[in-house]
Amino acid sequence: MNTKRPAASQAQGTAMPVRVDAQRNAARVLAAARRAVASAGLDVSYHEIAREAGVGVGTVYRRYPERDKLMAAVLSDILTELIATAHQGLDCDDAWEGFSLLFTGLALRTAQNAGLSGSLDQHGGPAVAQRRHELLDLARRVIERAQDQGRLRRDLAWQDVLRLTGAPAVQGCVLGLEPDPAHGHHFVLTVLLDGLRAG
Amino acid sequence: MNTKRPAASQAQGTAMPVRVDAQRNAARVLAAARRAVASAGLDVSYHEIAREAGVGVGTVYRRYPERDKLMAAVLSDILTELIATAHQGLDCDDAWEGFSLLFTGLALRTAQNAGLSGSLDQHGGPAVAQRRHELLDLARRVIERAQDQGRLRRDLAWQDVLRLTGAPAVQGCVLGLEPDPAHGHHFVLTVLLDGLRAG
DNA sequence: GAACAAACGGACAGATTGTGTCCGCTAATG
DNA sequence: CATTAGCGGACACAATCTGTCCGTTTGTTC
Repeated sequence: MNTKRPAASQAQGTAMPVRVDAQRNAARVLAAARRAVASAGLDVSYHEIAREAGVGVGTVYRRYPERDKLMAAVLSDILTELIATAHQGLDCDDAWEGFSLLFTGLALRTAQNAGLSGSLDQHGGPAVAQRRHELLDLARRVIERAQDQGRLRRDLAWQDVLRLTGAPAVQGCVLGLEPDPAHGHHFVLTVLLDGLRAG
Repeated sequence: MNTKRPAASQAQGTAMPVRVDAQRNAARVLAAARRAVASAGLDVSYHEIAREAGVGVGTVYRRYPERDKLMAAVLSDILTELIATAHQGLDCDDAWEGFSLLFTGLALRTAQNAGLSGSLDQHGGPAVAQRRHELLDLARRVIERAQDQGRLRRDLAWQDVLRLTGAPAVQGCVLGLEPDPAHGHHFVLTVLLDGLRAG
């Protein structure tokens, strides 16, 4: 593996640093890709990402010649946030509060990234898989702790509890009532948490 | 407005009946469209529908020269089922049981037709809008009856309760746990209903 | 079973959308 | 100021969808 720096300048020993505009654009592209993927799924076109980032297509292709790499970066980015949330949940003294935090965090982020639905396990390669595993492990601990302390109903496996975090992400039902995410997610969460609480 | 029968044979007075193969294909196309829309949304291509129906594209275009008409037929078909479910719910003696029936029915059908998410209110024209209104009215009555009898929590508007029916439709969460609809819908429903029950 | 036309299938042309490359230009760096 | 990494976006190619047309099949009638 090698960095993206061209070999030429290194061979010269010039050690020319990465140009600042290049760094800025790299950041823009990644951020844009996150936004684009969140709303349109993993199939967004490179043009769409470029437009979102305010750069030319060429720039996106230069930075990420392979689609997989870009998506892996996006997924990794999302996972980082999710893992942080899980840690917060585990650090809570109160088991229910911790679980509630985790659940809410996962649910809201799932909703934000509704576009990618369940594609996290298929893409991104081993690095992403590893982090995903880490997250799952943290979540399992938060859930089982709450169950052990009798705060969370025990008749659901931790995987099933996690699956529930997808529920608030749904935009609408067949009936076509307008979504209203701000208010929407909140009451779905309320009902779900009430349904999950033990006793 | 005219039927699709060609004017010629009517003018002759021959009263040639619609050919049986035509009737059969019409049914196939509609059924295929329902399946296709359910899984791929209202944007399915005519080719896709034709393949699903096992007929040529020409047949689909001949039957439904305008996309809107086809989609209206599909939506109308779905609504018919939903309305029947709502009536069942209203006919139940027990208010909670009736509500539970309605909620489950709506949720499962929403899940089956996940592809069309919230597009029912935008498409289909006035006829569909009318039936949708009818359905909403029935649902409201079922919900309010359950609330009046103190079986369903009162802190949610009936629209919000209906919005919740979309929740089990979610395929997965960001974590990418495999969907498993058969088992999946069931426990989401369980938790939701427990969260909705009063007391 | 012969004759007629309704209905069919699918090839095909045109439009739209996405992919990936190339090259003239811009501007960061030293 | 000279050098060149990096940029933008036009462009060629590919894939997909739309809608039509016409030779062939098949239901219906006599």
